[in-house]
Amino acid sequence: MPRLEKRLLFPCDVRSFLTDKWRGHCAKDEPDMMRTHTCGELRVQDVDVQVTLCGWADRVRDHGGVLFIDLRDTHGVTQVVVHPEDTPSVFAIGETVRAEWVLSVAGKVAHRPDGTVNPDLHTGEIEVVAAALEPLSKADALPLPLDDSPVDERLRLTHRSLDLRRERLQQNLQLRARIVSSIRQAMESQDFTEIETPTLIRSTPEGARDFIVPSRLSPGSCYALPQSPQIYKQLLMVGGFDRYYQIARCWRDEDARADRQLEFTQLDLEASFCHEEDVYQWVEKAVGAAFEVGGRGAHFTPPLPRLTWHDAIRLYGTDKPDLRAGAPIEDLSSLFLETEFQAFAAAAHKGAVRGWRACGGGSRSRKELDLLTVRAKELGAQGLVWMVVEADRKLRSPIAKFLSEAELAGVRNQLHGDPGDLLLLVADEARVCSEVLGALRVEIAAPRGHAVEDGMALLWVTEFPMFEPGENGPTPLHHPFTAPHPDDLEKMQTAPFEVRSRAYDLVVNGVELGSGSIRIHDRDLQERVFAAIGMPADEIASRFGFLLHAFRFGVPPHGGFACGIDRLAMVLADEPSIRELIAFPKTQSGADPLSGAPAPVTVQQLDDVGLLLSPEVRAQLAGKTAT
RNA sequence: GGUCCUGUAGAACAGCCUGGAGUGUUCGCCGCCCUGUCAAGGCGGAGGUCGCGAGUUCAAAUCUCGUCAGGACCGCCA
Repeated sequence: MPRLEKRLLFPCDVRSFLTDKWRGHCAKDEPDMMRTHTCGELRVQDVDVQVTLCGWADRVRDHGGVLFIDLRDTHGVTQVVVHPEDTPSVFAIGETVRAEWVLSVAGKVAHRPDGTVNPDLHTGEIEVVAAALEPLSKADALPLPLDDSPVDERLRLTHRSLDLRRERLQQNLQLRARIVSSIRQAMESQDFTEIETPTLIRSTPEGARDFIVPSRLSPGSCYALPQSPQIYKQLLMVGGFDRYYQIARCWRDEDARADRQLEFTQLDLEASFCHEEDVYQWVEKAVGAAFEVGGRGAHFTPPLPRLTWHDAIRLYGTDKPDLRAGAPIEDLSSLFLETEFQAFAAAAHKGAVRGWRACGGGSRSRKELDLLTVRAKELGAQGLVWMVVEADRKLRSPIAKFLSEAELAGVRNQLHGDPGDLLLLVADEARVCSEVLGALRVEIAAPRGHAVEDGMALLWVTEFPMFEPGENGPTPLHHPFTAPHPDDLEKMQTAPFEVRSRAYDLVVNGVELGSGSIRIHDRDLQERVFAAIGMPADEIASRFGFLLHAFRFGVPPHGGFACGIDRLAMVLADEPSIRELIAFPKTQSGADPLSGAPAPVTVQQLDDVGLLLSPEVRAQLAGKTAT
């Protein structure tokens, strides 16, 4: 099977890095080969070679006396030229060719005449003089353009196979493939073992809504699709595989966003006998490899900076700060303990006064500044104070007259305000101050995104709180198997919201790339966590019994991480949505316009699994089909 | 569940605020011409349920209400 062997030798993206290896190895003498070359590889040294190319008619330029067809495949574009005087029958066929017909072209590679070289094309120095031309498949007029012009997203998804031909998705999906490949290599090189886990699992309601799959063999019972391989990877640790990883598909039945789909892909990993530092290193190696193939290796300099969750909230007002968006937030409370300005004095004692400097933001008009105040109120602040640093370093502000010279100077100095800067102050509860200023910080920086064009700001956010307030008391912020910080154990019952956990997030440019934690391997500690969240024994048993059962027979200390592949690829491709990195994504409402999913199933299918639609749903469905 | 934006020819838009005949732009499509283009060029032509449904009005793409779809965000996303 010589052809199979070749495919294994040269399995991937010829255009990016295998062109030279491919050239010369490809057996042009094989009589049954459909093509001798791709549309992206012919060069000057191939002149006079007889070739056969296959591809789509990217553009046809008919000059009457000479005809050009740009033949395109995933590897590139090659110009085919047809001369009516030399090959009248070929020209007759060529004149009928329309955009996106699939063609087979045989001919000889030739230098382009002087002055007609196209430097924008890798193959721009040559052309193929057609001696034979066969349409393999014709095409209707296209419902959407294939250039880079904007197209309605619904239309793109409806005709996704055409959309996929566009340069943007060709590049993005090639990039994604290289990212995944590099991650696999990085994980293998660190002795991680790739192991698959099931996708039909028991529903363990926790966090997001589960997708459920009714069972035919157990009518009335359902599987769930995993929100992550969490429990199984911990079982693998108990099972003695001390370094596991997987490129895992996960499902969460929640509303979609630009960076969230119903189904998504994670690099999932777990390891035994490790601390946080080990996990950081492994993940940094994998993500670093992805940055390398994404052409952003220069922006990835491990070890990545760390910020505790507490500091992230205080300095940036969010647990996923964008370090590119300018200065951190400063606490100004101590300046205003004795101030005459009552709004600040009260906040300084009961809450906080905090400020942020928008570098060069002082050129805003009064109207724009007022809009910022409106926005701050939308975000939950009681108000917003703005100050513009004038050329003489004086502060222009509606409340300047209420503050002393010393207080104004203190604000300017602590925020490092220079002439032309805009200073924003919020007086409120400390958390509100930081959240509002943090949101404004990102929004103000966003329009100037070009200033940070190629910037990539990665960091670890560490020491997340163990619990957050929930409807029924403390709720795990991460999941109930996350280990608490050893210094905070005694607060577990007395002050649960002050307990730090050993959970960590990886953040890049304000996007949460992934999260993980060191897990609990001690049964007593696990019981104390369940007690803290008030989960009764029977519920623990029904939800997590099979994990806890396994934990009775020797559990290695372990921890892990999961990193969103779609988001990682989105950031590296500099795209605004993960839909641009997924071949067949779904809409915001979870529909696939291409296939029509989700769709009703037949009564027979429902009957097989023992389900019956409610009268309301049946009426709705009947109404839909009637209209 | 909520807030906001969008929906006009095959595509992308303008027109809407201030109601007056489906008006316009660019691309594509079809035909003819054209020997070196590469976003080819020139001339001509076809193509419309203004998302859908009500309402107001002598008159609705335009105003009002509802509804559907797509998108951004909030809620949600351990």
